[in-house]
Amino acid sequence: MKIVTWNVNSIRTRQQQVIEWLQTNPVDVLCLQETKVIDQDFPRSPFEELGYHTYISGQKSYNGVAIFSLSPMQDVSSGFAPILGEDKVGDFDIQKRLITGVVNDVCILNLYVPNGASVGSEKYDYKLHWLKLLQEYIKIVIDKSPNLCICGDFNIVPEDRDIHDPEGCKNSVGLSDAERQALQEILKLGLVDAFRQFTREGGHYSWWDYRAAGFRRNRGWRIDHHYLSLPLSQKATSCIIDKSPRQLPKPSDHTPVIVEF
DNA sequence: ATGGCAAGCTAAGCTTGA
Repeated sequence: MKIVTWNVNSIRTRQQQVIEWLQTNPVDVLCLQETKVIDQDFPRSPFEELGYHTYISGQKSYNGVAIFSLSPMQDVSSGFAPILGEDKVGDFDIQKRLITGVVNDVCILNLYVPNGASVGSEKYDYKLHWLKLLQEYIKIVIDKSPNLCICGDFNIVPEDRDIHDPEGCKNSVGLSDAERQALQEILKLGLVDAFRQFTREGGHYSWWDYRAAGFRRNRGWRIDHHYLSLPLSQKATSCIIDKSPRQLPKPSDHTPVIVEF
């Protein structure tokens, strides 16, 4: 089974690239982030014609997540509230950043973690609060779902080897101690970075800035991840980053990451 | 040190992204 995470930076702009990628990579599940479209305008039919069931949670202009699955999914829901309750979640489900469902006995959680703007900003505080809610959410679902795959755009560089210039970027959002600590608190619940099961060295990234020829100079960040529960991590056979879509004209700034088990 | 590119919204320039 192959599960892919890909921040497409607008599904309507990237529709043809995603179709062509799926035609050459007929994966079981594709998790998308930054779809940037309300549900009624989401281009579902081209993907349904490829055989995928589509599950979407979008909003106008910003954010938005979707899961495409060859087999129908069960227990699909979006946002924190179905697990944590409205009172605890408050306004944190207004931004569409979480969708989940179960297929082949695997629970898939597709995330678009807030960017955080800059360290110390209001959006940064929002990101840390969002990560706290995520931790509480996962604490509940991991007990019910032995086979859990949490994937998406985390907007966090886990370690210095996951970025081209850790010193030069050390004050950037995505690298702060609080963000990395929040991620580690989540992983302590019993999750493994699938990519690092197979690849130890640095120099592997999933996002490159559009500006300053980031991709050509390989000035990248590894911020798109699959985190697997222990039973699932033991079944994993590979986790690779496919850089080829990033080389196309008018690409997303992120590229797909594929885990197989 | 700063901004650089791209997308959406909406009709020129702002907001967001990481």
